[in-house]
Amino acid sequence: MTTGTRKRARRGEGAALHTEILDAARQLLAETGSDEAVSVRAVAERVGVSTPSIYLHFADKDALIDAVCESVFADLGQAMEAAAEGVADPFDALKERGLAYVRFALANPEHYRIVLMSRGNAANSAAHMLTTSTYQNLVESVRQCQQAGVFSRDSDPTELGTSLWAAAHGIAALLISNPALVDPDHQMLVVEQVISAAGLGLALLQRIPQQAGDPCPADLVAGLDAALGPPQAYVGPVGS
Amino acid sequence: MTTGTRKRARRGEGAALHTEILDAARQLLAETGSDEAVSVRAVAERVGVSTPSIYLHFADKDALIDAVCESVFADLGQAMEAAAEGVADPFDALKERGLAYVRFALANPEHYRIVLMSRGNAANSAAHMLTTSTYQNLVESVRQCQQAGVFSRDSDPTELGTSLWAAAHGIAALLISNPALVDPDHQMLVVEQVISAAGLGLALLQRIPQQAGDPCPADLVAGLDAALGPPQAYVGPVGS
DNA sequence: TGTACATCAGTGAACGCGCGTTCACTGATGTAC
DNA sequence: TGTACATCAGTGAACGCGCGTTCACTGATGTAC
Repeated sequence: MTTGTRKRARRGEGAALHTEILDAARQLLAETGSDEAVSVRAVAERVGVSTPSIYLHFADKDALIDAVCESVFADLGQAMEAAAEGVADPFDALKERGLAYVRFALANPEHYRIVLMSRGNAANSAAHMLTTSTYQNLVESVRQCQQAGVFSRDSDPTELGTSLWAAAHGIAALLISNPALVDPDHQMLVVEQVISAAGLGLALLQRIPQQAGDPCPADLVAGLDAALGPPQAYVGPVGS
Repeated sequence: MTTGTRKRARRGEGAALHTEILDAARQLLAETGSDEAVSVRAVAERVGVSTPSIYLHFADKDALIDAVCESVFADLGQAMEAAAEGVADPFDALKERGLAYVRFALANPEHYRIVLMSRGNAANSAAHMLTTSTYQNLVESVRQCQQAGVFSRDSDPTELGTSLWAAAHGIAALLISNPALVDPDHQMLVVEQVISAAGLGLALLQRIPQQAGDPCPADLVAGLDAALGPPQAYVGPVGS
């Protein structure tokens, strides 16, 4: 059932098919959302080429899936950078990155799922991830917040970055697995709440005295009330 | 290759095999961590029974996997309740629930993975999840924090619960996918930081004036500094 | 108490399926002379 | 300019595999008389 509509590549133009295969795999992934469902056969058919042709361009199925993950992860990083571009305040920039992260995840749920919610692809491995510019940019963003006095300069920026990442990943993953968990109208509000709370919470946590035993939580809350007033239901920032 | 070591159940004792199958599936899942890897054949062999016997107790493979998820999710809920038991302060109790959640996830990574990180099992569906006591207990815990003045009484407790859940799920999922992301010695410290920051962050967020436009983040941080002093690197609560 | 029979937990063998991968091949493209 | 040849992108058919599931069966257990 090969379609045969494709023209054969000229000498040295094999790279074109390489890209087409990658794109087709991404497409298929977006439609099905599972690497199990993206079969070598299906990719070949989508491209309009015979199944064994895939092996001319990728060593095996894993290599293909890994390449897809790599490219999705790079796009995620780009979305984050674009969102932070031109934002002067580093704490704001950090938040924008976080929001862009979740926006990307919700806009590309099936891609996000395979890159960050499934097991055993090379892209999703600590050793590799820590070297990506996507992650390095996040850490750099945290570092700028440390310089600006939001977080302590004595903290490990990668550790803070991981904590913030966890918040973004958590709400993204939860909403992807379970879109009905929150009312669609409130969805971005909840996302924003989670992202903001993670950043503010870490900043606050670093300002609570740790030496003299746990300040009891009731006192802590009383302190917040004294300084800032009683809590109000969150209705989101005016600007969004 | 059926082992045949089992004795046949007496009349009306079919339920025993039902339980044995469930346990074997959980065992297998813990070893492999993927519902794809848990095959009906493998489960049958583990129990010491022929493959078709499984169908005497479960309609099909999905029903079996769903039953496993159900039971894991119930255990998770129990772990959370046990951790919160006897903790007087509701904000503390909420935190203990969160810590227990992540501890359970890290102790049972493969079980956690299939219940909360994979797609398409009945247990992991919003409609069902919202009715579980595991989730209801979390919401109740949030509600008690509202009564105690930690969070506004005007907030939606399920929405706050979801936000807190996101933080716990995020760090759990990240560390399960990627254990090397943080130094093992710091692992629980990071977890605690994320959980605490989520709770504190939401409490703080509700105390920031929202009417008169965004308070600019620099002012916000300056306010924290004025009230509480400059940030210090987090070294964790004394008590843990 | 003994025997014929119904019940039902569990079995062995087979089904069709889609998968990743391999292999010997074809035939258009470019090159050497 | 023409021809023989090397190259290499792409193919068709087949491989073995493990899977979920079905089906006609077996034989121990309990029951009716």
